[in-house]
Amino acid sequence: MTAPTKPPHSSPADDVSGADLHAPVIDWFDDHARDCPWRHPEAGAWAVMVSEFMLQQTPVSRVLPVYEQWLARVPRPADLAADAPGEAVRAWGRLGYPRRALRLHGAAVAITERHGGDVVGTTAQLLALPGIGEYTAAAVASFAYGQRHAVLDTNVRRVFARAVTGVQYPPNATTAAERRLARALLPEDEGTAARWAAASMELGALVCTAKNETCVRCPIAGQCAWRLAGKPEHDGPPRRGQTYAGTDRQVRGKLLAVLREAHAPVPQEALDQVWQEPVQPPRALDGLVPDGLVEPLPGGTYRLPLT
DNA sequence: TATTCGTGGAC
DNA sequence: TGTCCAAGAAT
Repeated sequence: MTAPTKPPHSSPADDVSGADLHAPVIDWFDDHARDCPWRHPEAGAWAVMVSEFMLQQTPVSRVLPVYEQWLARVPRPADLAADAPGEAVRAWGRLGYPRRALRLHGAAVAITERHGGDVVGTTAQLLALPGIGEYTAAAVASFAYGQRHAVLDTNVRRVFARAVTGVQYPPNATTAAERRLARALLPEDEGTAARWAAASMELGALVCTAKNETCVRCPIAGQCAWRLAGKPEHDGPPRRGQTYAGTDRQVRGKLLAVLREAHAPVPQEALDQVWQEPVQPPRALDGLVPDGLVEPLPGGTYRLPLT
């Protein structure tokens, strides 16, 4: 008797159905999901898209107030497209990563010019928009249009790493094996798949967190490979953290904070005051211009971009 | 593939 | 108190 030949690229995903995970996770979601406005029935595709841009690398609690003001100000893509990009940066406030505001503005322009103001509904169309990558395209298609996609964000990747693969953390970058696993775990039914995507993400955000996970509240703790293995700690290369204090990145933030508050061009001498050390402000300012976040004017003044 | 890009809350 | 982390994308 010969053992069956393993196909190339075989992985744990090939042996996983996920059928035992769907119902408990979705039932848990029905009882414990946070009440986020972008999940309400009246939230359309534009609202979902706005929320996904804002939620990139940003916690829900900080997104909520900006999200509400944003949709009140620009309830349709065409409303944002009609604004100057600098107005989007100003309305972005202190959410962080302000290039997301420029990209969302660019996406609204493209939607308005190329698609008649209607948010596109296929992942290929979504991927063609600025600021939309693999995750956000799948998320908008799934959450706004109920389509069946593997939605692989940091939460889902961690849940799968633990529950299925049996390790504490997923790899630093998303791997082909993770994509295969996510597709293998996807429920066949379209509506169930969309529900599963949101539910598994929420589980990672609320229970199966990066630190201080609360397995006692987990609906699949009894099937979790990592927990059943005694929750071994992550081994391998350290997951490198981010340094921020004292970097040009921090200076960029301070410069933009001044420009967001100003409603007239600001002289460079004033901008240099945001930082004690003399070299970093001009350098950071020079970096903001090619990024399209700051517009230089004749005479050495600066403002948020009008074009 | 590894870096860069903000901000603030939790511990 | 400093470290870690949060629904990634672009290059």
